[in-house]
Amino acid sequence: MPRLEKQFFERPSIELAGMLLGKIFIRRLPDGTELRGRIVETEAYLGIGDEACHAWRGRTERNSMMFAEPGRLYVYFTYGNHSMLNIVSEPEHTAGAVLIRAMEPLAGEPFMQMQRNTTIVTDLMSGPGKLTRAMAIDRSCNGLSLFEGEFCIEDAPALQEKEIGTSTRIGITRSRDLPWRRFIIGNPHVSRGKVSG
DNA sequence: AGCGTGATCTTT
DNA sequence: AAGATCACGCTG
Repeated sequence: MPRLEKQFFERPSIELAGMLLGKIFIRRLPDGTELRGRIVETEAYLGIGDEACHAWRGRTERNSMMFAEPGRLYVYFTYGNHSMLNIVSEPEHTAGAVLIRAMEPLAGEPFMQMQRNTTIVTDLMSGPGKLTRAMAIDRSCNGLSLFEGEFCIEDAPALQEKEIGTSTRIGITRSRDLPWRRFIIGNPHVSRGKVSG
């Protein structure tokens, strides 16, 4: 399947969060190793009206990438340990992104196992901090494009509505009632968190 | 259920 | 300059 291009990402975060499920996130390492993961869990963040979003009060140095053109990576560091991977959505100058919360490993598992120090496949990328560690993604990747270079997202057949679950987002305190999490129902690589509500 | 860990943002 | 917060993961 072909790589997803800019127009795919230039849409509302909430819509993109659902449409990214099932797509294949790919990183090609300098030595040629290909890391592939099927996206199974996402969350939408929006600059306007979403107090959980970094950009809800406007632009800062950290969140500036959320205002950039769609299809770039927004990667930030938090809790002293973890990098978070987001895909920039919405038109340029409109803040928005989709957090990638979990993936199902499809290629490059040996590298991921070393990064994560485990061989349990459902533990390699079943959380937002886990998957960045598995793919060696950190702040140096902030701003990279999905249309050139080492990262891209490959298309995959659209999921059926009934395969997609919805819930409130995990680990936030503000705007916690917005149902902006999406996941593939029953997929064992979805992070441990709530399954509904 | 508790805590490590450090950048970022807000308040003083 | 100091304090609060944090889109988490691991241990127990």
